This record gives sequence, structure tokens and C-alpha cells, in this order.
Amino acid sequence: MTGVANPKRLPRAVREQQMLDAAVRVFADRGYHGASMDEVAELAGVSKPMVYLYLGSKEDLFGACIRREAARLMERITSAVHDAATIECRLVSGFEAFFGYVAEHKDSWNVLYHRARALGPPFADEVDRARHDIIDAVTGLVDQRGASAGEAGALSHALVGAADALAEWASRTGEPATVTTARLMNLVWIGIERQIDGASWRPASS
Amino acid sequence: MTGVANPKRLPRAVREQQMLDAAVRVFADRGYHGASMDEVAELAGVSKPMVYLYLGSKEDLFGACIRREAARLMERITSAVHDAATIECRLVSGFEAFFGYVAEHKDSWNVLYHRARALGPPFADEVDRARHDIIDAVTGLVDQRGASAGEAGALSHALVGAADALAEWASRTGEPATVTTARLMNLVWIGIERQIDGASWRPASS
DNA sequence: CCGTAACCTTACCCATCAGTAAACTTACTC
DNA sequence: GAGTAAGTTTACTGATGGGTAAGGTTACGG
Repeated sequence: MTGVANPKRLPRAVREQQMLDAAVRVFADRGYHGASMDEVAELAGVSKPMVYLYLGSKEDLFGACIRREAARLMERITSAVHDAATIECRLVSGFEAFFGYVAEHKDSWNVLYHRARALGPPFADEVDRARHDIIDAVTGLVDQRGASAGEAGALSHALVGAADALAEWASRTGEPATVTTARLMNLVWIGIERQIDGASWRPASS
Repeated sequence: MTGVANPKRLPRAVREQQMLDAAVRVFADRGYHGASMDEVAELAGVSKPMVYLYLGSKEDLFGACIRREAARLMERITSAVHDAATIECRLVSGFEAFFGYVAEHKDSWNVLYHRARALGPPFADEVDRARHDIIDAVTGLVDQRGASAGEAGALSHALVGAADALAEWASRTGEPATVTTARLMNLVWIGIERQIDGASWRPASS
């Protein structure tokens, strides 16, 4: 019983959330295959059959974790971007929200980015769909003038990838989200503007 | 016996490479915990005790895979960058080499990027060290004038992260490495130049 | 104060899989 | 063509861990 003290009987909805909290943590620490249902149950302060009763199989549990955490992340970003006028503002708000989320919910980010993405079709697809929702939103920002087909999509992927890497960096150095956002904007904003305007870099030498 | 036909006895050095080939594939497909030594042995066309005799434990085997694949990737990039004069040329050559490698050795990239990175200290450190060698090289390129402390480091992380994401994109669309490289340069080159010159973007609103 | 339903546990089964013991077979040397 | 070392296998063990059966305990409505 090293889990949080749960001396009392609790309603199902509460227990389920506790189990999901524990599961996110264990999956974040050990990965899908490395995690054991016993450990999840223990950390949740509950016996194993409870987990199976409420959340189903290990796959079901992992799926539930992914859905909950992805929804939280998405909600944070979309609500931040919601009331920003210009493209630049939306990008800045989105990045700040993202970096803030990763800093405050490392386990959640770990499960989504490191663990789920590394898995086969059942789960990687789920999280990739969420990722693509973000990328598509970015693409929409960058491609308002309907530029060349793949251009904007590739750019969005690169942008999100850069943000991922910077999030990791920032969570190690502990710098505030606004600073990290400035770094990223500093690197890519002119390139994005150029994409919006249709200009492009040409290879000079090889 | 679904593995490659190995009807004959082979010298140790050859068998070891076959085993590593098989291991890289299985680890790429299933992840460290999901992979079984039986499957590795079968795919290598050999029985399990051979794997243990030649490569040691599962951890040893995974470590050997990581080291071999990381060395291959590093060697390809460094040799490509070697004879390029300007910063711009070095970046372009490095990116092209990287995208080319990922396209041609998906399993290798998968193990290094998705599988090993998602693991705990023993392996993640190993591959992170290789990753940092690359990032440091990029930092050296970008920070030749000795700019502000963290700036160049953060930029390199973002750059490598963007490259990772684009590599994934490129491996899905199948576009040639030169095109992907142009996309990336198009996005970040001006920002990099600005970093080299010491200029910086400043948040305007929000 | 009794029933019943929601909450929760102990104790087990069995498949998978890392790792090994012991022996067999081919090739190469002297 | 004996001797031996390298290459290789079959057949096992022991632990881990997903999943379940059967039953115990608290709350709460009637």
C-alpha cells in the first residue's frame, strides 16, 4: 500500500479518475509493455480486479489514458488560441499554451509523445489523430492563401516537431513558456511569413 | 523457420551481424518490452541459445543494436558534412544525409528514435548522447560567434526536432531528401542567419 | 433491521518469455 | 582419420504478469 491513502469507499467516478491518474503515471514511467496492472492498481490504492471491473483490459486502460490526456492538451491549446486575432498572435498563444502544458503535466506529455506514439496502429493512430488535429490547425493558419499543395503541411509538421523538441529542452532547463515561445518564433516566424507570401529559399550550392 | 534461409554453418562475425539485423527489425516492430528473444532468434534463422551465446542478455542485445545503428547514422552525417565549406552548405549536406538515412533505414531510425528514446536511463542515455553529438555539432555551426548562452543550444534542439518530424513526413510521402531539405531550409535558414548575426524577434502583442 | 446493490479483496490460473543445461554435429587441424 | 574447437540444437525452468472466480464488507432504501 504505497499508493495514496484511500481508506474509504469511494463512488465509481472518483475511483476511475484515481485509476487513470495512476495509470498515466505508470505508463509514463515504464511504457505500455513495461507497465504492470498490479502496479497501476497499487498506485491507485486499489486491488487489481477493480481496475479490470471499471476500466477493462490493459489495452482499454491505455486507450482511456490517451483519450483523456489528449483531450486535456487539445482543450488547453484550442482555448488559448481561441481569442487571438492575427496569425502571429495565434501561433504565440498556441505555443505558450503547449509549452505550459508540457511543463505542468510531464507524465501526460510523456505518455502521449514518447509512449503512445511508439506503439502500433491501435494507439499510435489515436494519438496521431490528435497530433494531426493540431498540425491541421497550424496548416490552416499558414496556408490561408491556399499555397502549393504539400508545402504548408510539411511546414506544419516541422513546426510541431520543433515545438516538441523545445518542450523537452524547456522542461529540463525549467525556463518559462513565454521565453521558449520567443525562441521558437525567433527561429521560424520569418520563414512562416515567407511561406504565407509564397516566397521560397532556393538551394545555392550543395 | 520463417527467417532468412541459413542452411549452412557460418562464422561468428557473420552470424552476429545477422542476429543484430534481426534484432533491429524486431525491436523496431515491437519495442523493447514487446520483442521476444525467440522471435529475434527465429528471424535470424538460428536458435535462441545462439543469441545468448554471441550477444548476451536482452539488454546487451538491445544496447548492441543501438550502438551499431547510432554509429551508422552518425558516420553518414559526419562524412556528408565533412567537405562542405560554408555554414549553409554544411547544414544542407547534413540534412540531406539525415533524411536519406531515415528513408533508407526505417527500422534503424525507428529503433533509435521511437524505441530507445522511450526507455529509461540505460538506453535512452546512450541514444541521447548520440543525439547530443549531433545537436552540439549544429550548435557549433550556429554559435560560431559565441552568442548568448542558451540561445544557440535551444535553437539546435528545435532544428533537430523539426528535422525529426520532417523525416517522418518525408518517409510517408516518399519525397527525395533534397526536397525535404529545401523545405526545412526554407523555414529556418533566415532565422538561423539572424541568430548568427545576433538579431532577435520580439513579442509584439498578447 | 433486512435486503440488495455498489464497492472491494484474496487467491488463484495459465500463457508468455528471459535465460540455461547438456548434448549433438560439422569442419578443420595434425 | 582421430581430436578438438566452433557452430548449433532440443528441451527445460522459474518468474512475471494479464486476467478471473468467488466471495467479503459497507452503505442505504424500505
